[in-house]
Amino acid sequence: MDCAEDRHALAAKAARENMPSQEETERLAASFKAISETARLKILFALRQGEMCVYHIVEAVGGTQSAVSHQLRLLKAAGVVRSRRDGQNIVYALADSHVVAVLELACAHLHCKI
Amino acid sequence: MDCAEDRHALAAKAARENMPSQEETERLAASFKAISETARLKILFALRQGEMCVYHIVEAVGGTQSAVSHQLRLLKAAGVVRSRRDGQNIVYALADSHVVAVLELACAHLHCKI
DNA sequence: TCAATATATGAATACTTGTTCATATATTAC
DNA sequence: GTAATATATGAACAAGTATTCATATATTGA
Repeated sequence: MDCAEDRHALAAKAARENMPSQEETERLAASFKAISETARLKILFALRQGEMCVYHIVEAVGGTQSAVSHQLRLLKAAGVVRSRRDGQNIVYALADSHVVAVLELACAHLHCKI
Repeated sequence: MDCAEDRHALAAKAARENMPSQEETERLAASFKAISETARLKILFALRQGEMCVYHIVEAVGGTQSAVSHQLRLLKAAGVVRSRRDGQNIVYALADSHVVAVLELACAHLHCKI
């Protein structure tokens, strides 16, 4: 296995030198993993309409309360959504504007309208 | 399970009405899944330095030729990278500027520098 | 304090995905 | 053509993840 292109060799060297730390790479991977399942993406699309409690999220995306609750836990652990208690309910919202921006960029990439 | 907030009910209704199609949601999920593993993220960071053949990608990110090749296949299937043959080598590059933009947004979200 | 209700969680199972090993394909040089 | 080389791929196994079911926790209203 070999390749004579000096440009590639230089790029590979630069890549090794500028590679993000293992820890940063893992956090990044975890964030993308959190939003890489259709069930969780649907929750994010739902929350784009505004904050909602679990009951209404279930109404919006379908599925069981337990499944949605597990999905919300993963999204929250990844820092993609945040939550606050309001009486008996827990209200969820997108964590920040980066989340929507990433979704919209990805949609642009796929030429799909959302 | 219930909730009296009219705002949530309206948001849920809007969410159901504006939910992207199943097919679009699945393509989006597949794209994020492709970039949600540290090994594949490293390949993307490497290719940010410029296009490279498989040999140099292996040099840049480590791992076996077979593993990297499988990872490249997934990235390509997801439309994240593109490839062209150059003699005996196959040269890979990031598919378009959206890819880097998504990476940079996600890094901003995590407050990490790349 | 007690009952009712909204949400969360642990454990088990089923499913998905990654890696490895062996081998196949495609290109070049002879 | 044949040998050598770069890359790709199929199958098998290992590792990780999602969903379900049963149950726990936390809040409210009586």
